[in-house]
Amino acid sequence: MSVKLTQGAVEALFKGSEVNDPVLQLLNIRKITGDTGPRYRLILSDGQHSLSSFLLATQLNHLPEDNLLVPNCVCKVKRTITNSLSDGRIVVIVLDMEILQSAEETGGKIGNPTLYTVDSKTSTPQKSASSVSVPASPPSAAVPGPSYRNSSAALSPPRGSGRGFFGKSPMKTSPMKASPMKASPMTASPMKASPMKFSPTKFSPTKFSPTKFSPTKFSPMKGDSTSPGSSTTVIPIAHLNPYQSKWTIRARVTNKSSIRTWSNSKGEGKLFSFETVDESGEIKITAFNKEVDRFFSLVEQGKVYYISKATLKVANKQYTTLKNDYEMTLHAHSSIVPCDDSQGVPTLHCDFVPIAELENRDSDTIIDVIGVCTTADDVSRITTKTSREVSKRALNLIDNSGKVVAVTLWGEEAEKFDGSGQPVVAVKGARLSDFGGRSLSALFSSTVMVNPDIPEAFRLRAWYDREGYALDSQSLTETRSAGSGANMNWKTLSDIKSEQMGHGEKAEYFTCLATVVYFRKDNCLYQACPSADCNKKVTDQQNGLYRCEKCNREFPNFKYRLILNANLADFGDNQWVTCFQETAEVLLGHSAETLGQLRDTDEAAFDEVFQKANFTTHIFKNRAKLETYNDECRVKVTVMEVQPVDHREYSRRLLSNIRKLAR
DNA sequence: CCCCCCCC
Repeated sequence: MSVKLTQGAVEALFKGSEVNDPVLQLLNIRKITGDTGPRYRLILSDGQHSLSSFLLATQLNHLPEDNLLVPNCVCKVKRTITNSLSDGRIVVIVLDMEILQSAEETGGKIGNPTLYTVDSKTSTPQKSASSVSVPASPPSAAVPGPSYRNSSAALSPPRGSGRGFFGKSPMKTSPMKASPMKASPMTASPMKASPMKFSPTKFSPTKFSPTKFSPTKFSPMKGDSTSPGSSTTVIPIAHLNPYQSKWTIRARVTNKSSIRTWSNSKGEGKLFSFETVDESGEIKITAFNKEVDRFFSLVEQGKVYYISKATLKVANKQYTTLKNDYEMTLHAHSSIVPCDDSQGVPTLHCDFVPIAELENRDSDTIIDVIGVCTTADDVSRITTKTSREVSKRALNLIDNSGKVVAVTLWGEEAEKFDGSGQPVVAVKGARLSDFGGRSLSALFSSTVMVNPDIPEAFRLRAWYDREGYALDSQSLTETRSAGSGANMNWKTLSDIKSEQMGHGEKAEYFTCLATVVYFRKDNCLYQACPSADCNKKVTDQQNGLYRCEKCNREFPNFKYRLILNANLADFGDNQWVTCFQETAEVLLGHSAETLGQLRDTDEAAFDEVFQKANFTTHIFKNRAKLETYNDECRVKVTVMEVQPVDHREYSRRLLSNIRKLAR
């Protein structure tokens, strides 16, 4: 097998021109011992010319050290930077390469390359095709860019929409009138600014098109330039490397941290960091101490800046999810200048994973998610294992995959989150966890957006308001608290018969949405033993004393207790149920004591209590158990809990029940 | 020069 070398590539690289993934042969490699560790100098050949001015970037040192990069092997050189040293010599640094064919496979030198030579005085490399000359110190923020404020007012849709039924008493009107409300119009701004992280995965730096990275027209200088005549180069973030110092990037701030302080054995100080993105990639930038004072208020989430004269260092992948081998540290001479023209600087790219798909993803992977926030916990404070206090808030997100997932927000993000009106929430860079099955957690590097101005959000909003709200959704996150999907065991009343519920050994618990259509008000109250733990019926001795057989005692008083039989109906069937004290009090809206007094003193008022409670709709949590009574077996249904139903829950159940009936 | 990503 033979490979074809890219003829002419050596000259082109030497001149700093763009060459798309040239294939070159390594003729020789030499280790140089420098003060910052070993470096490798390469002689590469394109079959026509060879050149000894190639220097391997240190992050590729493993290639020769693992004996992969050895003379005669053939490589694809994927990324280079051509530098001229102060003495005029040219160095081509190889930033990324791939070995296509081993030395053995190649079997020797390909072609008859001659050493490429050029008079060094005339061989200044051209600017690379994607580079454009711009002034070194662009003007300061004379014209502010678009404002991206974290305005909390902008986050929430108008009050009063969407949640009208929450926390209110049970519905009294005909449920059919309860139409789903249109919640949260997409008027709100994102929590962080709308322009957001750009994932450079789809971008190959080598295919970077110069036209896309258009020359930047600067607005007139405002005289603050330290060296008006000097020029530097706006380069794509993907081309940044530690071997070149004169550059400017034009990038959007996507994720600005707050100011943090540290104190350890090496000292103490403060810092903040932010992430930036351009069309080619992304990079993290950190400011320490004095630079915090200089840049913290200047750097705003979502805005575009020219950034130059910062230090590049190899990123510690342990601490970053950004797709860049390097990160940037600002120093005393660094420059950050707002750029009014943000054209072409990407605003947002998220690879949203459908919620249902999260089941198939590995834990601890970082994903982007978007969904309608159906419910949000109140914010709470927790103490971490390291005794730090932190705020947290969990949200439930649903998307049109019909699945729900819990997402936890932390700190300030948790505190300022406003879930009113069931907003669309997007989280870029959330970490998938296996807690409760599958759940998500926001990280420091995550971007949380409320009602982001993106098509996905509009689609979800429309989907949810049209049909999603009524979906019989399932959560990937199992929480053991009551009220969450799994232990509800939703049934219709006809299921009680058709599924022979309660016929088994154990009692069966289920939840239904139903309307009271009849109360058996006669004998719903009885006089019970006044002892705290005894509810036994007492006998009126007709002498002012009441006898409890269980306690074997006579009392001068009694307490009223309720055993209320009610007939519940949904559209498919009806069912007699028994409500003891607490559930009957909830249904009737009065205490047993009040009802007892009322019955004894004002029968009309007593009747009215039942009239008012009749035809009310609730969520009933019940227990079904087969009981034998007078040789007759029948299922006895006892109401364990009565809960109010909001319109949304009502619609959801109704739709779910209708679908079930249709099957 | 940081690097905390937490809790059930």
